[in-house]
Amino acid sequence: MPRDSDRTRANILAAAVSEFAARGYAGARVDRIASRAGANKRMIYHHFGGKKAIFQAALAEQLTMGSTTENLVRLWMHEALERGDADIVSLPERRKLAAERIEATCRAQQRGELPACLDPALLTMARLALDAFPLAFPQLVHVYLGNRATSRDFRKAWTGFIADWHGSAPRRRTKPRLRLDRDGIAQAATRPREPRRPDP
Amino acid sequence: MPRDSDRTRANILAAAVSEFAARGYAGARVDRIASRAGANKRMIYHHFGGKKAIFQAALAEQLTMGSTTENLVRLWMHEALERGDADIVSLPERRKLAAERIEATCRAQQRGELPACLDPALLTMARLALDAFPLAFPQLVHVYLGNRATSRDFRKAWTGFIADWHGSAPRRRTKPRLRLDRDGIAQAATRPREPRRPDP
DNA sequence: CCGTTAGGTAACTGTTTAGTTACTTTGCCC
DNA sequence: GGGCAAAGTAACTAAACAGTTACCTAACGG
Repeated sequence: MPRDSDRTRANILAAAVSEFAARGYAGARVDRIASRAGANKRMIYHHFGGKKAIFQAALAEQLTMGSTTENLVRLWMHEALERGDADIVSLPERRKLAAERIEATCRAQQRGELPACLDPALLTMARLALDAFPLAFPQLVHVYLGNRATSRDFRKAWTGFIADWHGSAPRRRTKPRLRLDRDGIAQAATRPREPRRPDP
Repeated sequence: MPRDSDRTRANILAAAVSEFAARGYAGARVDRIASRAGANKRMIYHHFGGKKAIFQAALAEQLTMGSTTENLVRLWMHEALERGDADIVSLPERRKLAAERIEATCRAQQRGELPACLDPALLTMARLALDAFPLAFPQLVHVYLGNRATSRDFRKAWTGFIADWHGSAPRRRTKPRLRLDRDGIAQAATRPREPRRPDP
């Protein structure tokens, strides 16, 4: 068993991600992270400095990921519950990712696949809300759908529903206006008008 | 200060609701619930039996509430994170509430206010997802919208967006089919056909 | 007015947990 | 190969916490 600082660090981080995703900050145990990582607790303090710091590192590592997985949604939930909307971890990277998705929505609107009359940023967020909802609140799916909530059937019905909802909207081929400001934040038409700036 | 068992109990329950909503099960402190309630810790064990039991009671008290408040959404999140979709608290009451809402959606579809071609149960859940999203994930609203996320402006834009989205869908006046099964669960058309049963 | 019951209090206990200390082992450069 | 810094270990500490014990006091029925 050769010593490898980087690997130990990576093991600890991975263990922290699953521990925090599973139990949240307050529920997570530093000892458990250590044993999951096959490392000693002392190493966590050596590499990261403390429970708070490793929580932050675990968030930063996962929150910029692309796909909406259950682990990611759970971390979002813990983030929201424990940190609210202040002091957001990895904000620049996440904004960039969001801007890319909004642009993708925009292109889909231009292709007529999504209703062009809607604000692309809000529309992207709405799709995210619909995607994340069953992962975030499985118990509500059970409450609303009963035995229809069996994962396979439901997943199919839900994606079908989302597609139908989009599909049922009119498809004007108007080119939606989308501007990105300095921070890469989409500035779209629902906002109160501002003096026009030339698009970049 | 006259003694009043019911009032003390109610105080404890209210304090527990806000403590658990604020910090979750693992983060909540029994001592803090007691002092928030102006009561002694011993009384919590007297009236409820333990931390788990009072968490359950707090969930049961709030989860059947009508409106989608921030406190309620936070409790949903803690519920999902800590209990998943197994062993759902107050299931019958919550099913009843859900069924009422689905029926309301159904009536709105009949009035042509919502697209009739969509499964009413899924549509109701989708509206819930959109309503709850900004309360559940305020940090994502910030990531996606930047300074457009200031609460007042956003709230207006978001409700407007939801209305537009619905409004943009076609309004066939087809009567949607809705059946409730024994458990009060909506059985609607997206489900694979079953041999027809007479409606109750 | 007295005794019993239920509401209420404070101090305590055993355990869990974040964080530390003192120590050993490994790799590596000279 | 020896010395040194970094990697790793185990045992410890101080604080926090859920749950308990032993005790007190207001109300109420007789």
